Amino acid sequence: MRRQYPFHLIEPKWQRYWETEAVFRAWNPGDVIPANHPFARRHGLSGAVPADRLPPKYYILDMFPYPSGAGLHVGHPEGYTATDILARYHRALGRNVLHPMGWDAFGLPAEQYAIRTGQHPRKTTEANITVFRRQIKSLGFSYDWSREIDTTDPRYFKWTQWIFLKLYNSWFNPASGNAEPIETLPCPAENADAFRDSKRLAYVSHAPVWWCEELGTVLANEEVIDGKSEVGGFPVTRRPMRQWMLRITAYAERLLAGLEKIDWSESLKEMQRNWIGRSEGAEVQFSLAGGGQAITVFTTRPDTLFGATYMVLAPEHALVESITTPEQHAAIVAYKAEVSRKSDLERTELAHDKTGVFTGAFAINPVNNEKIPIWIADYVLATYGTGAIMAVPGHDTRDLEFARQFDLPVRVVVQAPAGDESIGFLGDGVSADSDFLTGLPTPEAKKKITAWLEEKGLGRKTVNYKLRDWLFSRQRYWGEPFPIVWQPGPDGQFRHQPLPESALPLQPPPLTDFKPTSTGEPPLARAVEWVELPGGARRETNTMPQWAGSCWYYLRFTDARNDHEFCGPAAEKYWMGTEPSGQSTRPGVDLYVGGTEHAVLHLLYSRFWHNVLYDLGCVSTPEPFFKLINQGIILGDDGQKMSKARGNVVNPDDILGEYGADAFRLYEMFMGPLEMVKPWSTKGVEGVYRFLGRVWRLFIDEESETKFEQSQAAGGAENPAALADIKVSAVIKDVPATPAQLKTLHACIKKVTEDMDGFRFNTAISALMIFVNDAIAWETRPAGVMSDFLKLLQPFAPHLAEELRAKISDAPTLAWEPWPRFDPAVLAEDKVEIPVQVNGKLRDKIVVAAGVSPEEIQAAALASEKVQQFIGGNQVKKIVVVPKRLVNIVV
RNA sequence: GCGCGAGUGGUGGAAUGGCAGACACGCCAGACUUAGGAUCUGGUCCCGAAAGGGGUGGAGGUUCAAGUCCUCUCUCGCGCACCA
Repeated sequence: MRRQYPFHLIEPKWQRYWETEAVFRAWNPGDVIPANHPFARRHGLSGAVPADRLPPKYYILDMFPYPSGAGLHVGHPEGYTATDILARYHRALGRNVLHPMGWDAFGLPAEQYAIRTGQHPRKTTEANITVFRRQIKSLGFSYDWSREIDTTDPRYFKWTQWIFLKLYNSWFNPASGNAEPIETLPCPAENADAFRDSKRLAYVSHAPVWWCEELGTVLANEEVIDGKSEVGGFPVTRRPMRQWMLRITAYAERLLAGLEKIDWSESLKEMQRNWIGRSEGAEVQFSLAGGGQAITVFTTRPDTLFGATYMVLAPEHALVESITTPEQHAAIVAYKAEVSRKSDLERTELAHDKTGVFTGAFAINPVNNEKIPIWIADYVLATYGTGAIMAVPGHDTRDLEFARQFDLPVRVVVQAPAGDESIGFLGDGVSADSDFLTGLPTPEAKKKITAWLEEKGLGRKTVNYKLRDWLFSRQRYWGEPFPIVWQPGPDGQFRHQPLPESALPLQPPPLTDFKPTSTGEPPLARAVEWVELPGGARRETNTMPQWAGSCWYYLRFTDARNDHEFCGPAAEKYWMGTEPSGQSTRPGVDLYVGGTEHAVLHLLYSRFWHNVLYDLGCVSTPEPFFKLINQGIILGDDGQKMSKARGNVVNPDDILGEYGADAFRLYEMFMGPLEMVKPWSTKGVEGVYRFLGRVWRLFIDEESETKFEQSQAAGGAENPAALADIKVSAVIKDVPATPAQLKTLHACIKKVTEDMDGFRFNTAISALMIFVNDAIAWETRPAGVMSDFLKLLQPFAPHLAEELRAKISDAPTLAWEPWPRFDPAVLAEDKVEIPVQVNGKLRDKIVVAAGVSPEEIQAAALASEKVQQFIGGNQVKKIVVVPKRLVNIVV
């Protein structure tokens, strides 16, 4: 296809200019700002400027990518374009904009590639970053590249390790509800060390964890989906291992409460709430019929206690062994073996048929002293609540299924509202057959029974969470090593000890074989010289998970080159705190854009770390991300998810080569609302590309362009300098605009500005198109109007806007020029057209002077012949006049 | 099963409760052209020659007025899912 305009010369030209002039550099308080920087000229500031004299900040952040070997995907630039448009818009509004980019580069694919090829992950990672950087730069985003970060850079992960030490050296004080330095923890005289270790926010656990054989590592709960690894979809099994955990459960309440203060979509907040999974209920103790240790259950429906007809323990429950009777012993052992053989996947897939075995033991229901049988069944999870339940088959679907399977008694103890079937009724009703609860509505019954249990010492009100502590270690090479050594004690036991801050960064050892060892130890164990320290101490050989680096990268961006601190307090306060000028009420990152895939992983982990850092006085706000938008994914042109197998993957490089970056950016925004899932259409790219061609022709003298093209074709090699030979069209003149032209311009300013504030980029672009469709018919195009149009176009199609602006003006760059202001007076119409309806149906349109009274509008409407025709002989019952809007005549 | 979100032309999508279909794709016709996969002009929800009528997944309701608000229902997408 014939090129609409020489984007292939224009785009690299401006990208080079922006880069060499550091046009998009964001200035920290105290930075020395050169007087010739466009920021300095715009704001009349230069030299070292303190925070209170800098303009209001705007921190707009993308979720930084994992630089995979596949290169950039069309999904990446969707969010990046949206943030870039807003970054440019806010610069034009006069804000100091922080808009950074970096690489979340620790990760499994690089390591697996290394295992297959022997290529060091550092090398593949660097190669991938190079590709990503080139691709992202070719889109003309206004990032401040001086703040580029890479999570695998020792200058970066030094501080990831430093934050780990902060966690390690802290405990959560339930009294204050805050993390505090471990020194403040009151310890018993004996076993003080062990006590402290049991309270740290980073601690060692020996519990069963998800192990993925195929990946050769353990995974966090959040990384396991339907019994398979989130990465690769490999089966996982449960196995007890020594692992590092982070005490995120201590923050469950704070993480829930914090959601109320931030501007995220309701669905995203809901996902986090579901993951945290708070439920209020009661713990109830059931004593054993034959004596022995009582069994505690958790229930959200203590009001149904009279309906408990049996009890179920998880097969893994600690008491199973001791309560099982000799007769049942063999069956129990067999069942436990069967359950442990099943992967989690099988357990969920076979969820329909309930299985279980009677232990032979009985418990006493504390409210009525009934003997109820104790079973074990895998529908009760060891990891939730107390791992034991009281079964109320009358009012719980699962218990009912189980009771029917094994012919256990079912008792109705909640009367459903009239009409509903009572057996299996799950909602709130009125207690029945429940002694002192009978007749009480469910909420009251809950209160009464809980109080009764507390009084008798048989139970208490509790809150349970689905959220588990965060499994924080991985058996990988390509991750941050833990700044921990294991020291042998006098008893021969090894004890963990933190490295001093001065020992950071702790670099991973050089290796050539990245597989786990034959004994199942992590790959780092292969580096014997690195692991074994003088005096018999050994380094921790696990590494941190990929999430570690992304938990705090937004903080590093505020002060990315600081060698002394993870980020300087002044920078952190300026960019993340409430502004000193008081002009922003948005704590943290003003706007964060990224995909939903991180809804419960990165976004929950980050909030957790940030809360801890806040408690420890390292950051000035408790929540990191004030506003968050999830961009919708882009499907293939067949409406299916893009995948290599379907062959519907669109490569951004191809689109860029054929239509240019501006067209690509514009198309991604024109497709539809940012949050929506939408299919790709290369035809659609052609549409916006044609639009950019029309913009070009709005400004350019055709004859000079034809000559330019001929010389380019003749000259063989294409010469960017020749762009100067393209002349401005003669119809662009330095003349005052007509009222109609001003109206077109201001309608465009109004719409684009409003849409920017509402993140409606698709309709903003259509407003730009409307301007162009109109302006193309103008015989004279006033330079001032055309220049303002370019300022509106600049955030969307910056290269073309800069090039055209440079042709009609001497100003060096558009990037820092003030956003055009909309003047309502210009748009004021002296006449308005008003639709007239009869009985809600459009019948005519009348034109009246603006500002006339409703009575006059009504008279004009009734004067219409067409309207009279539809009224006919009927009596007019009512006339609704909405000034400037519409008239409705009811007959 | 539970929780979110969405259903509007052939397509992507527009519409503070106030003219449904902006803008664009596609298609049709025309102009300019040696040519057109360039550009420009006009047309394009459905039925109807027109007048007019119908129309935002479906059924009700509120209102002078409903794509928009309420109730029920269907379909699709996403998330969670034996969480007691």
